Amino acid sequence: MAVVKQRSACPISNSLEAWGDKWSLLIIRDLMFAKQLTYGDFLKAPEKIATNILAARLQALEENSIITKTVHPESRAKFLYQLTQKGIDLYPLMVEINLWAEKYYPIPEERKPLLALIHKDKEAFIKKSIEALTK
Amino acid sequence: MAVVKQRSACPISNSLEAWGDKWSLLIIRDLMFAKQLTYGDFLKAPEKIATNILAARLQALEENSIITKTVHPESRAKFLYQLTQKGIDLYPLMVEINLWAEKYYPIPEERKPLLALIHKDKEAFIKKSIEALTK
DNA sequence: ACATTTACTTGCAAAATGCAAGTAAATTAA
DNA sequence: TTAATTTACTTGCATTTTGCAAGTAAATGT
Repeated sequence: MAVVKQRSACPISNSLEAWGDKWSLLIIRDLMFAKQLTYGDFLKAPEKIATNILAARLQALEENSIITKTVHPESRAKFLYQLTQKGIDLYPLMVEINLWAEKYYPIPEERKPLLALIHKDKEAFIKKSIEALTK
Repeated sequence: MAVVKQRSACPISNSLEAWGDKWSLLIIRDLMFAKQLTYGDFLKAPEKIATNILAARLQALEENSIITKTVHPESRAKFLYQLTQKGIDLYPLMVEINLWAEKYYPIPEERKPLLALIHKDKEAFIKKSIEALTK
């Protein structure tokens, strides 16, 4: 039995151990936008994650039940990464990050329509986005 | 002029550069509970941050305008660390982390009353908590 | 059969974190 | 008034994580 060390019993601390590194939330972000991605898709993100780091983070996220890895239906050479319910449930958190960032950092034009929707009705936006990921 | 490199223009990415390391959110958590803390207070947290790391993170958070450092009114040997408005604005984010963690990890007994308040009326809870930090 | 795509792994350098001990200014105790 | 203590760090070094570049292996395309 592998024993997972935790720094403390604090929910914040435990959460950080699941996704609180330099890359995990960016991987989760990409999956929230795209619903499903291949290894190569993640490498296309503008932050340019290194291939070994990506492999390590994907594995850790899978071990933490935040994403799943399945063979691509159209090719056995590819794998599909998707969010689990646990991963999808990070959506409200991601929305709050966006709202915070909007207040303190410049927002790229192409993200502004999304933020407008959030401001219009946050709960509805989250609900609809989660439904889109679930279906 | 110091140029701050950013990995991308993404709001999530920029946010992570401000507080997306192994310790910053725990420091912010402590300040949300306590409103103001000294260097020594942070060292008492159960996660046992190393002194050099604490100094480095406090400095980075100050540089990112998330916390302030002022001399303690009662002793020039101490400094008070407090959240700025930018730091306080992370409160909704912190609440969402708690709600997510509540769903997937065991929650210590002493945190459960707080979560009950959040469930009762999230917006009211956040508003009141922020007011308490601001006054 | 051979080249290409895809998902990695490997080796090594650089950066961040962790540990233990040390320092310096301010405060308190003798 | 001097010495011990408190407080906030810094320093040196080991360990871990991240980053870069190149390499590998299975599946697919030509």
